[in-house]
Amino acid sequence: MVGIKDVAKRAGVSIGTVSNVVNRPHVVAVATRNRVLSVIEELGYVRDESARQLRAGRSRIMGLLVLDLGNPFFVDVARGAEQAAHAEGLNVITANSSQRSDLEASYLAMFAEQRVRGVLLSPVATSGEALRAFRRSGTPYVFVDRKAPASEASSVAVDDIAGGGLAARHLLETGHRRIAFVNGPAILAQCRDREQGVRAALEGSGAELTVLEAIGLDVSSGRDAGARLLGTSPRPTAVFCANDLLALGVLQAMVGAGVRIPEEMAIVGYDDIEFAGAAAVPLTSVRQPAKRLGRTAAELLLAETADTTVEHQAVVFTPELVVRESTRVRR
Amino acid sequence: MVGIKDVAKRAGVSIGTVSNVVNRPHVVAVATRNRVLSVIEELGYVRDESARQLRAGRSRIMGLLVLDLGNPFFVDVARGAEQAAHAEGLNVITANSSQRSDLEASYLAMFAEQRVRGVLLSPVATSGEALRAFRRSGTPYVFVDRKAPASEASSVAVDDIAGGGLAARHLLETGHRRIAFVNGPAILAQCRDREQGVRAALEGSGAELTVLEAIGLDVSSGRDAGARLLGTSPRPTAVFCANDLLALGVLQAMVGAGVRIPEEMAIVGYDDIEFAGAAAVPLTSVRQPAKRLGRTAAELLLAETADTTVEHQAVVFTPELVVRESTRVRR
DNA sequence: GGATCTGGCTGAAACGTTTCACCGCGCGTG
DNA sequence: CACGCGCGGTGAAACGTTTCAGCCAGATCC
Repeated sequence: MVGIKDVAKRAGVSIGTVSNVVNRPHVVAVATRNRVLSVIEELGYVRDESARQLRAGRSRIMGLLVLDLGNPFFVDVARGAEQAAHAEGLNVITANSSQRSDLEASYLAMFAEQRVRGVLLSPVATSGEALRAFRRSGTPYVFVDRKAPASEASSVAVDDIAGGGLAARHLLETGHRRIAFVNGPAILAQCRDREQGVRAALEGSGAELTVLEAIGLDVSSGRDAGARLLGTSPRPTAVFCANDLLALGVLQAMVGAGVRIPEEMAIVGYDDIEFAGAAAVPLTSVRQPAKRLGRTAAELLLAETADTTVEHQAVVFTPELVVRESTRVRR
Repeated sequence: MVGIKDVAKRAGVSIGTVSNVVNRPHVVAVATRNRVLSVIEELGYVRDESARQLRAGRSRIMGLLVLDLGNPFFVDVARGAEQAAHAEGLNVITANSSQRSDLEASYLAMFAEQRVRGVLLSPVATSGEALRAFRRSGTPYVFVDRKAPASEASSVAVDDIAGGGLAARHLLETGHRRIAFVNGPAILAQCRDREQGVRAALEGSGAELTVLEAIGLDVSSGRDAGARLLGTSPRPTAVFCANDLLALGVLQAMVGAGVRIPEEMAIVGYDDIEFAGAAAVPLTSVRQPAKRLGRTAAELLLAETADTTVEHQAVVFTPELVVRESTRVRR
């Protein structure tokens, strides 16, 4: 593999000069510069980032660890983060924990060992061995889609309690009194908060709440939950799901069983992913500003790594209800 | 930042011994080992991968560059690749070119500078400056979802010509004679091949083909194309889309305009993403073995990096038609 | 014409690992 | 008892950069 030394030798200059050509072209005479550049081209020299980084002590990479890349919500978060990072000349590398603590630990360790500039993190749980070890490594990080005390780190989140309330109140207002909530794994704070919001909104309304916990937060878990829901009696007249993937799964189960939506069963999802509007019955959903979440988190991280005296912030966005056919009252 | 030296000093051993504790624990006496391990824990030492890599000359990371992470097809490809990589103790970092050549170039340069073990690549175009520069860097790579001559590199792809033919023949068989094809950007080989497959299948059938090129390969481009389709006269009775995202967009446009699917307009998509079956009208689609694609590509890459004498291979999978409501003939 | 400045370049140190030749020591063996 | 051997450990070189003090030659100034 060709290194800076080979270039220097062939161009008849010192390695310091080659380094200057690459990093501070203006300090080297134009003739020399061109000669070196043509040798670089000729030899196909690519500088070794690990050596560069070893010397510099910092990398030009930002890590992003998300819960589930199969959820378009996180893809939008990633897009936002990339946008902000590119504006500062950093690259983003995305890792997908698939909600598995072992993968999460493995990727966090990788980020720490790579000495990335910082990490955007949507963790499975805020406690736990992996995260504690990561904290000790001193790598800067910002939570995404997860609240955190400002004493620990910055965070960018959406108010999930409010979001749960939004959905529940909408169902109350459209006349439902037997409501199901299909939640994801309780280990996720997002899920707990959404449930809390639902409970608070239903408190004293006289409505009856059934909570089902799905195995995962994906379409197939939603199908399972939908099947279970079909078996309950008396059957609820409306179901709110902790995210749109679950809701799409529930919807599929209902349509498959010939249940009419929304007449026999109203459905509300969460995230308002692009597919929600294209569903069998377009889904009412709680919209989160995903791209903005990613962008803001990346900006916060960049600000903190540029100036360590910056104080941690907890940014909370407000979700918004998007009403579509799946809960529309028909006459 | 705490380094191996600090650990060595505190534990009263040489740095060589600390390195052995970390990398070859069995060669150091158990008492010493435990002492060193507890110091590592106490100081929160994390080894610096860039130094390690500089010394070793190779990294433990595999790069994956996909055309569009917003397409669940590529998320599945990523899952397959990660599975194979993890089995060999490698981590995968995913980058998303969003079909933009500039981002593609930037990420390829990043991978080369990082000296990753190898790259899985679904390029915007197989010619072009970025790719040429990348080739010169000598980083091993394998094409994913793209055929390539074995003389250049290994590749894992699905037969897109066959896939296009599958869809077109299905439409012919269900009685359609005015067929539209909504294609993506012609710069993508996948798009060109699918169109070619369609044309070949329709050749001599007497069916009339209208081709529309969408701006992108996403849902909103599909909505645009759908709107254009509604304006054509005589209106086709069936439309085949170059991928499911486009098809979902077209479907939305049709449903919005009150066009009945499949009676007034049959729709076929491509990829068979999970959302296809959950759509307003479940979509007929051409299924590709996405996860297998990723896994196979990663395995090929690993084999080549382990033993450079291995010859390049071009693996081609065969797509499969999944028929659903959107083309089902109703009586 | 000597002092000072400046542009362009060089050479070497430093970054944090891994690896490898080597060393001292206690033990079994002939 | 001398010898060889294996165990546990050390010290230094090497990886490919960046950076910085310093050097040289020519221009500028008084």
